[in-house]
Amino acid sequence: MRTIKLNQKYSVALAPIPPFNFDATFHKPSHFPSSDCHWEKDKYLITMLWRGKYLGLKFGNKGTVSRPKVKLTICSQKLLDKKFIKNLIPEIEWRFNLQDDICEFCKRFRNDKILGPVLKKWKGTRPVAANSFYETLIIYFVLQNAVVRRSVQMLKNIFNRFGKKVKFDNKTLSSFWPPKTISKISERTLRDLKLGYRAKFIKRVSEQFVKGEIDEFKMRQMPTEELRKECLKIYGVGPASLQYILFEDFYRYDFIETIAPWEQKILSKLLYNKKLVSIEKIIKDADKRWGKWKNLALHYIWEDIFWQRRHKKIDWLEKEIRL
DNA sequence: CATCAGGGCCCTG
DNA sequence: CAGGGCCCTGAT
Repeated sequence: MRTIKLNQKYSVALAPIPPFNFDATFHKPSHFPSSDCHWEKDKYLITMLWRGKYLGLKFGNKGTVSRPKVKLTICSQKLLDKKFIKNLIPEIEWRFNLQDDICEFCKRFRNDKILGPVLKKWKGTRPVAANSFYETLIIYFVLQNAVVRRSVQMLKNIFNRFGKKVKFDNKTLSSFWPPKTISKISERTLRDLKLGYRAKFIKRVSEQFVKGEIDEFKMRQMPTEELRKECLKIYGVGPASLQYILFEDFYRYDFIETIAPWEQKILSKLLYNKKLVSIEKIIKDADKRWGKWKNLALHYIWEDIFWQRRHKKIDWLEKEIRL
């Protein structure tokens, strides 16, 4: 496969609403690694397919948590016109949740017994919908009923078959494909990529996007309950995927209807130092403590333990992560 | 070696 | 609303 070289560059300074934690916003240590992005301290790269153009985004940290500044470099094959860029920037700001104001959250729980210490480290962190809704759905599908290695394998297989390789900032990364590519592929072919029963989901969803039946821009504006119903209509999306979608793609910080089994075990340990606390209790307690911020609060606690895992071995945690 | 649940979801009855 | 089937893999 030919690598697309993205040699044209356009740079712009972005100003996230403080507080803003660069590294913990762009990089989520709990996520499995994906070849479409790359993170190192103060720097983040990701590929993007926008209006038919293959792009490489490079973000550099040029500020602090309280005075954030981000340098964005958009890399492309050909020179981009003004209109294209003018359209693209707000989309990037949405995807990386730069204009969200979480000041109240960070202030209100400064002295919270559980959140306080975590906020000290990670204040200014937000969830990010780094990929388009279509792309995120693909990721959630490969997460279903699979251990990490298998999810990674499935994603790699589809990237290799349908994605392109793009090179920018001296790195070669994978890029997603337009939905049209897969809508025309037979389910058999997809199954050969070891996608299993998910092949049907991926095909159906690709077709829906091609027909314009799913409009993520409209969905962003919907009240949560309407959005919830809209998501559940999507073939292959049930309660588990919905949970991720509403938080990570649409930033609904108070939405918790379910907790995945392995997450339940980890949260039981972290919040109660117990083996298994019922999902209902975890949700109820989180609601009482953090109210409309409850899911964001859990996100902080969750990612914090995975940051810790990077430099020290946590035996009980290793057992719960199904590699 | 076989059997089975699982970081779900769909479909049927 | 309950339960079977599905791609696979690791646990028993």
